[in-house]
Amino acid sequence: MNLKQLSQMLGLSQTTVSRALNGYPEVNRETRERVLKAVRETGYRPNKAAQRLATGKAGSIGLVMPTAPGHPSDLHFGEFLTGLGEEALRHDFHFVVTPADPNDEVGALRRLAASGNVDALFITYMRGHDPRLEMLKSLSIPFLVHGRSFGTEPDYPYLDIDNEAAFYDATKLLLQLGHKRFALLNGPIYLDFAIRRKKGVVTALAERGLMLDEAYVSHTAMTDEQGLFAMERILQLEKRPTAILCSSTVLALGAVRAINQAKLKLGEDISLIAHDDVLTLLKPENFTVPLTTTRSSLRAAGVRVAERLIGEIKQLETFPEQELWKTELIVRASTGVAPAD
Amino acid sequence: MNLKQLSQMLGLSQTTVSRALNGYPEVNRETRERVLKAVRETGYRPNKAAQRLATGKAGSIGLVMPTAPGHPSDLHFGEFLTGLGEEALRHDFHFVVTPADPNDEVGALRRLAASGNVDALFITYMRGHDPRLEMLKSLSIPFLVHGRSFGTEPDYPYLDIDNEAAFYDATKLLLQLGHKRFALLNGPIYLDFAIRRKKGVVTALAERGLMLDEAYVSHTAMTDEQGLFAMERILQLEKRPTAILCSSTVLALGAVRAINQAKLKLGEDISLIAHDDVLTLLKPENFTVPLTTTRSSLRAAGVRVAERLIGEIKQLETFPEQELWKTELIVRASTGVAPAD
DNA sequence: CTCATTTCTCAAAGCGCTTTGGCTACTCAC
DNA sequence: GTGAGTAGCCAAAGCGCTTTGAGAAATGAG
Repeated sequence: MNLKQLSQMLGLSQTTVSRALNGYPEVNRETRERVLKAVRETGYRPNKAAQRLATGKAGSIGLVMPTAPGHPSDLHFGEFLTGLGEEALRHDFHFVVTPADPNDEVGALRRLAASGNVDALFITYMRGHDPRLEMLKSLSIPFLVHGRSFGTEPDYPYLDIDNEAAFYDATKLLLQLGHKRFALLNGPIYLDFAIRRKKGVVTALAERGLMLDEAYVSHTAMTDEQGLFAMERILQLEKRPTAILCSSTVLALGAVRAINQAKLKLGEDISLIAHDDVLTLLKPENFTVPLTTTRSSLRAAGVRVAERLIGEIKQLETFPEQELWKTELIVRASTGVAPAD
Repeated sequence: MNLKQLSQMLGLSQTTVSRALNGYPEVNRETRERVLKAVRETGYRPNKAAQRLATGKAGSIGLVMPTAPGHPSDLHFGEFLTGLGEEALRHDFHFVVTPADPNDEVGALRRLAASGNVDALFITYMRGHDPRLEMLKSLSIPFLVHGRSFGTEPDYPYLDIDNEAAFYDATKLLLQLGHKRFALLNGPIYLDFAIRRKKGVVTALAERGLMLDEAYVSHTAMTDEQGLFAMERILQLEKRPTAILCSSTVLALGAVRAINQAKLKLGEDISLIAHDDVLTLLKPENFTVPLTTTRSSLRAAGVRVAERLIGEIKQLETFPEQELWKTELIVRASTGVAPAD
């Protein structure tokens, strides 16, 4: 069933039916009702591809899902997507998800944009000096960045959390508790948030004349296994750290396991603060020793990203170009006074 | 940059350029190379909406993501999606994801199908007597079901795991170890897999003249919190069960926490078998007491679903209509001989 | 009664692609 | 030298929708 058939059925022109459907004023009330009734009865739905072609609007936002054989599924991605979906649902939008090898995100993005399938793009997993920004700016399609790109002029619309401040504050707290030897379990060093978090730690330590020894830093994928390995390695170093900063509760999950296996008491022998994305599955308060965390909901960020993007497409409102969310520092039992040396 | 401009630039007709691009034989080798070169230089990409309109093919598969404010993000969904993506990547396919309230999946599906945006549909989170099947069958678009629908004639293409056999076998193992009092932490009872798993347990017990007491069964969302609550409740029942079956390692995560809090020893005081979807984050071998599981990779299922769907769209091959995967039963430390009464 | 205005409707163009059917020029066999 | 066959190209139709520009009918003002 298409417009032509429907309009023939009704003895109207395609124009009139189309207008009736899209709420234009110049259609007789009676006619409109007749059309709507027919639509209900026939179950007619306009073909989106044709609509897209005619209007240039698609009602969809595009995003790239990093994936590859062997590439672990990412909890954070799912959480964020749920937030996006929640908001998109309210506006009858959908997503076009292009899977892409993590090393070819620029290409994937270009394909997506040129396909004419999406009204807006959104990117995440930002890197330092991210090459995607240049490309996006050259396109004429609205976009929004989740995160930022260290080393690039911040002249693009973004939504980010203040990673540096979060880890600065966390480090500060540990310093106040008397800790001197720090370790950092971080994400891949090429990712923006990892760079900034490390910076936060380094800055806070520097204020006390301390240095972050690279041997006590790990940069790994954000999985619990990597957290376990990294922590095991660090615990075997000559001078064991007493304070651990962790870029995700997922990493912390592994780290805590290593700590337990080493028969150390969390919050006594060793303190730990993790960043909490408020993942459904991994609540810091549910750890055997509840974790002190810096918190910011990834899902809420998803909702907000969708809100801004959709708002822009529909040209409903203008949003602040750039948002930097503060994180909360929530103290639980995994942090305690530094043990005597 | 569109076809028209490109062809003018080259001094060729749109027909020829289109043919060159799509690998038709009736184009001079030299001409084709000239076209490809121009494409590379200009960055031209065909507009997908137009392609879709002209060919009826979109290079995309549609799926519905259940979501709503407050609806927890689902680890299983992400894992499956990763698998889908992995395969889609190989074929330059993308997904169109429609978020939908879990109670309006039929509507969401209809919208998706009628939109003309997708070549195939795929549904999951199957329910008993699932109303979506009727609708899908009435559509003229290929579809594939992940799971099955209990109570509906299985005359539709599906990929499922043998849930009943999995839980039958698991129960059998526990019976052999001498267990008599069973509990089941299951997913929502309206979901197909929950129905079948329960059936497996009931059948195995019946063979020994045992009954599954409803007080010892819980049907909840698949989150660790629900697992915790359910297990807490069950552990307070007068006659404590000695054997627990768990529909997911996510539920098991909570259940194990409850067991620990009750100071019971897993594998000694109480045995537990969980179903393992091979989630990246939640490896049964990483539990303090490694879990005995029935195993089947959700991600592998995603790969297979994509493979079948894409194969069908491209009409490359025909696949068996229906696949039922066996699960593996992997014994670890969480199962032991039943304690003396 | 006439002319201007408003209300409702329509035919047709256009979005960017694929595909049908046809055309030209060339090759080859007889 | 003729006819068949093939290689390479093109013009135009069509996919299903929106939107422009215009026309017919009804209404109102003078």
